[in-house]
Order: sequence, then structure tokens, then C-alpha cells
Amino acid sequence: MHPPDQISEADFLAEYDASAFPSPLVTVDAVLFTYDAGTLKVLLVKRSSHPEQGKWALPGGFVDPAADRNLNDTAMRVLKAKTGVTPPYIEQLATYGDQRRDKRGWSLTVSYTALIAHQACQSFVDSVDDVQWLALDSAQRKALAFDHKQLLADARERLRQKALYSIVPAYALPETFTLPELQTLHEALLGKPLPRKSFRRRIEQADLVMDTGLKRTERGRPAALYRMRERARDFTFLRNLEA
Amino acid sequence: MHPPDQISEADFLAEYDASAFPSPLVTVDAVLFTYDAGTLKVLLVKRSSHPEQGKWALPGGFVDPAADRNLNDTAMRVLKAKTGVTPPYIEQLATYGDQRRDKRGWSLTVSYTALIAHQACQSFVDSVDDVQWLALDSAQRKALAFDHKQLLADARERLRQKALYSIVPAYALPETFTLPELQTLHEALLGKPLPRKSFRRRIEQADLVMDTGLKRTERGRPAALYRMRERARDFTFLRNLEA
DNA sequence: ATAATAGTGTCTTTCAGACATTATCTA
DNA sequence: TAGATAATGTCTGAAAGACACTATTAT
Repeated sequence: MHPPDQISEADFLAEYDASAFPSPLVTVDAVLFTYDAGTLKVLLVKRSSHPEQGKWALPGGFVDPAADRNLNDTAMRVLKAKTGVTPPYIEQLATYGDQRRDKRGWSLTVSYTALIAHQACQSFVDSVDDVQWLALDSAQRKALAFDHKQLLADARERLRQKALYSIVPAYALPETFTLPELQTLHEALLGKPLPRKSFRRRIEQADLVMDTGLKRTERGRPAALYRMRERARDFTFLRNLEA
Repeated sequence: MHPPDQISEADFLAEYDASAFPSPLVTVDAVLFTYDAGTLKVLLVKRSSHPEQGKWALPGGFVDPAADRNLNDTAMRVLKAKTGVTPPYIEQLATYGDQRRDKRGWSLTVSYTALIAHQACQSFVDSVDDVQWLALDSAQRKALAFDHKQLLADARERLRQKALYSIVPAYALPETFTLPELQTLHEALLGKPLPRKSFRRRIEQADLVMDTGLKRTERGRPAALYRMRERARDFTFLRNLEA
């Protein structure tokens, strides 16, 4: 056994100076997806200041120890600043930290994935010119700031996986939606068509959605409008759709 | 459009002082599991200094911007310091950051889950007295430093999930192992018995293990010794075992 | 031979895939 | 009515659960 220090914890804390040690820069970045006009889109922000000034980036910002009680607060603050609202689905994805990703020095960013209905923040986003929804496919071909291309690819891959065993992607739709709508969203994530019957059957059997009684007619037979049940947020099917 | 700053990025970086802004303390903690004598165990370290001096904690440490190129380096450095080796399986799990978790101030820790064979570091661990393997169940009942009880619970839950759709837990076993051995490990994680036939069938059909030709006899009929194929690291079954 | 453990054969059950059929709207 | 899209019926196939059975060791 090492002998314990002779000073008390209180004395230790009184003396402690956090800024005495070199520490990474700490940020939070969010990958906010939506589904609009048959297209997966992601929210990007034009960087107004150095470094990487002028480039498009994921919405993000420094953790503010004074304003944020925890990391989730930071993520929500950052997203609200760019969309005017807080998305109905937000989840921590991964943390990226290394020497090189930011020219200012050793930096670390905690990445969040979030989903929102396009209409829920359309007017806000349209009102500013440094924020835009970009089609996911073109965003992934673009040069983004820092390692955001990687964060974006990882977030998409995670959401793609979820499309195989959950209906979490539905949070990218309005509160009420049709099953064909949800199916095309899943198909966009998976990059391939899904069997209609299987898709509906598993959702209905697991009782993940509630029929509103309303219908939406676009062309052809009207589709039933559903609302997600809260249990769908965490529900996972025992069996994946084929990858 | 905002006008871009007139100074160049190079000038900006030359002026930039990272320590001018308050930043969280940044650490990495690792949850290292093993399976020995029919028991799940986790590696704990006795804290030699303030804060939480004398309490048991997960192995961890500050990110060292000078020594670590990235977060993985930090995780491996921390684990090597406590076990003498680097585990064959290590994966980032989640990041915990808030005002309260560390009395020194706003702090953030990136949690890693790792697996290793007990024998691979037994002698090293036995040689020091501030490190020990503790049965997972008792560790979870103990008061651990900081929010490590939560990190431990989350890591266990993630590994439990993996037991349902992969054979990743096998990295907690020696390089060669028997299928009954692997099955009892999965059963320990899931807290319930598994059907023998199903367990073997899916592993064999997916060709996740290689027969070494050797047998191990404990009592009764000798069991075949297998080695994991590299593809088992990332393989996931299409269908989960029943939760 | 018996006890103990490893490993197999095979039937049932569950649920996704395939695909034809029916339903309900607009023009 | 035709065209379009939504929704269902029903068969097939793949893979997990149940469980009885066989195989191989030590004592």
C-alpha cells in the first residue's frame, strides 16, 4: 500500500489549478438529418471565422463550462442556435480526438446524431444564409471543414444500421407520416428497395405506430397517417432486414 | 454573407492561445473485462491520489497532448500501464461530460471497453497491489470513484448486447477456447442459459472459428479447441438470440 | 458400467422474402 | 374506365428453439 497523501481532499481541491496542465480543445458537433422531397438532407453551416474560414461544416461549438451543465446541453444549444428548435431525436455517436484534426492544436469533438422534420425548422433555416440543408449525397462529396467528412460518413452508417432493426429514422419525418413515406426513407438510407409487406408487417406486429384515422392522398389510394408510439424510440427488432 | 476576416489563417493561428478559454478536464477511462474461473471480472485500480483517494476506480488517465497522437493512444497507454500488455479488443464506448462528475471542475471522460484473456496479464496484475481483477457482480455493488459505476454498467450492457448478435466476448478468452467455454461466457453476460444447438450452429454456419484439431479434457468428453477467425471481430448475425 | 460433458439429428416455430391480389383514390 | 398508389393474402425459405439422442472421456 502506498501511504495516502497527508493533505485532505478539501485542501487538495483548494490548491488545484486545472489550467496548469495542457488540455485538448473540446467541441461538440452535430449531424442533423432530415428527409424532405424524397431526399435525405444534412444541415451544414458556413464557417465565418478561422480556422477553415468559409468552408462548410457540421454545426458545432466549444463546450462552455459556464453555460452547459453537460455534453447534451452543449449539443442542444448548438443545434438550437442553428435551427431555432431542439430536435426530437438526439443521440451521442462517437468522439474523435487527435493532434491533427484542428490546426489550433490537440482537439477533441464529441459527435451527436440528430433527426428532425424538415418543416419544423424550415423557416428558421431559410431566414439565415450561413446555414443550409444539403442533400446527403452531395454533402458527402464536398470538402468539409476539419474531419467532418468522416463524422458525417460515420453518422450516416449508424443511421443506416438503425434502418435495419428499428424505425428510429421516422424522427426525420413530421409527427404524422405514412408507412410508404417511412419506407422510402429507409430505402434511401439502405440504397435499395425493401419488400413492402415485410416492412409493414413487422412495424404493425411490434405495435410501433398508432393510426391517427386520417389519410393523405397524393396520387392513387390514400395512405393512412400514423404517429410513432414512444416505445418505438428504443425498440429494436429481433431480426434485421437483409443488409 | 458576413465579410471574411481580413487576417489570414496563418496569422490567426500564430496569435491563437488555446489556454485563453476555459476548457474541461479530459480523461480516458477503460473498462477491461475478462472471463476466468467461470466468472466475469473487471480490472479496477486503487486511486493513490486526490480526488477520491483510496477508492477503487476504472483504469484511466488524462489525455497527454505531448505523448498521445489520438484518443486510442491514450486508452492503450493507460491499459498498458496497468496490465503490461495491450488487449486484443478495444473499442470506444461513450463520452461522459458534465459539471459535477469530478470535483476539480467541468470534466469529460471518453470510455473504452476492452477484453483480454485473464492469463495474458495475470502475472503483471498479481505483481502490483493497487490493481486487481474483481468479479463484475461485486464491482457493480461497490462504491467506485467518480461516475465509474455508471460507466461500468453501460459497458456491461453493451457487451451483453454483443453477446446476442456476435462472438466478440470471445476476446475475453485465451486464443484457443472451446465452444462450451464461450457459451458459458455468453450465458454469464446474459444471465440465462442458451440453447446449445443454436449457439453452435450459428457460429459454425457463419464460419467464425477455426478448429485447431486439439482437444481439451476437463471432465467427460473432450471439447474441441477453436481459434477465432479475424472476420469474427466485426461479424454480426442477422438475427439476435432471444433477449 | 456409470457419470459427466461434448456434440448431433430433427421437428417445430417464427418471421422475413416473394409475389399475386384487392382496395381506393384522381383524372 | 384507366392509371396510380396503398394495403392485404398467402406461400416459401431460413434460422432459432426444443429436446431427444449419440459420442468420448475418467473413474
